[in-house]
Amino acid sequence: MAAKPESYENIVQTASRLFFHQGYHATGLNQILAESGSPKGSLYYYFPRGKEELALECIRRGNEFIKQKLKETLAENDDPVRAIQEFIRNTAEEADRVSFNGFMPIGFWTAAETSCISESLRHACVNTFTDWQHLYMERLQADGWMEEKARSLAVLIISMLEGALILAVTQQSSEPIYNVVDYIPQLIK
Amino acid sequence: MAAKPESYENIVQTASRLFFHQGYHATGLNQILAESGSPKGSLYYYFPRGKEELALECIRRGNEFIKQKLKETLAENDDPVRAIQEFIRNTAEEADRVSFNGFMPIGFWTAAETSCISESLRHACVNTFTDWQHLYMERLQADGWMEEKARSLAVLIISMLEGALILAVTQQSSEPIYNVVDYIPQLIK
DNA sequence: GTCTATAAGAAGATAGAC
DNA sequence: GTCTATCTTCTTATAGAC
Repeated sequence: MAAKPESYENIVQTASRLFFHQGYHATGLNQILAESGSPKGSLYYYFPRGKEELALECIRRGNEFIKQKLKETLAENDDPVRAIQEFIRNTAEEADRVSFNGFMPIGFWTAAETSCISESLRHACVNTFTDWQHLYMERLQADGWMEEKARSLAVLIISMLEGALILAVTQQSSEPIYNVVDYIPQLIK
Repeated sequence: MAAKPESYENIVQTASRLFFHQGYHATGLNQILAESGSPKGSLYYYFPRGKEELALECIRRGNEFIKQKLKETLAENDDPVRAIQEFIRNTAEEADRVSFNGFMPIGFWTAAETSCISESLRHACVNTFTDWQHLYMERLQADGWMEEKARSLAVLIISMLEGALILAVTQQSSEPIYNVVDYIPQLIK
């Protein structure tokens, strides 16, 4: 795959930041173009089918980014409990670092928002959650957990983190995220 | 307080259903008026400050509705574990009943979506979460849990349920919600 | 490939008749 | 109090110059 031009990168990165922060519908193409400094023609040159195609690429990118982070963190630690705690703690630190105001490489509540609008966006979000689930499952199974138990733990961890992110963004405090960290040992044992 | 006219009720109920299902930004006033069968003049007569004022009333109503349900369910059961499980199970059943497609008296991901747009909407959502938290806390403290432990458990339960709702709506399956039910006993002990 | 100008429609909001 | 017609602005999307 050839390297994409700079304007392509600018558009995708700006769009990702805005979509994942404000939501899909709250983000207009004009805002994306204004903040990325790109003209409208470029967007429709790279994404002929418009906003939805751009959002699909943002979801795909966001998913790859998180998968990479999650994979690394889960591999770095011998103890799966500590590994998972580490990932969630990193998420909280990132949220604080950007003051809940930048690209939060985490929240796919875009998922819920777009799921009743577009089937293709919904499907992309389902794939994202499934990918994360498999990473948690692999790590837990490698530590001796049975497949079905690993699956339900993985789903629970993702639920807790996504829900805590909602609370965190709403309350403008990372406390709910750290609260999840505290309960991981009690769940995975 | 005098009883509100029928058109007022129609508007608020239709708006609630659409806001909580599709999201704030994805729901246009025209859609609300078309589906409620009301003219635009009525909306601005009852809500002179427009969409945001209407959304505030919907959040207030939704909060009252959930608080009532939660209070009842928590009071009905001697065992707090079973009481909380019952409430979450009811939520899953309601989601299935409306096929993730009607008024889901639960998800305040509107919270995250609107928090970066309007301070007054964000504040209303914070109040909502705080109210729920206090109901869980009271029930847990009545059963002998210390205040701080009850608080963190309450925040965790809300996080789990909200996150599970995101997964459920995205995957169009209530399984993530029932998954939360399974882990309540392990957490509250 | 890059950029501008503009179209076509929907958004939220308002004025004013009845 | 109820309803309609209209305004402005912003949305996504396109056409076409360079």
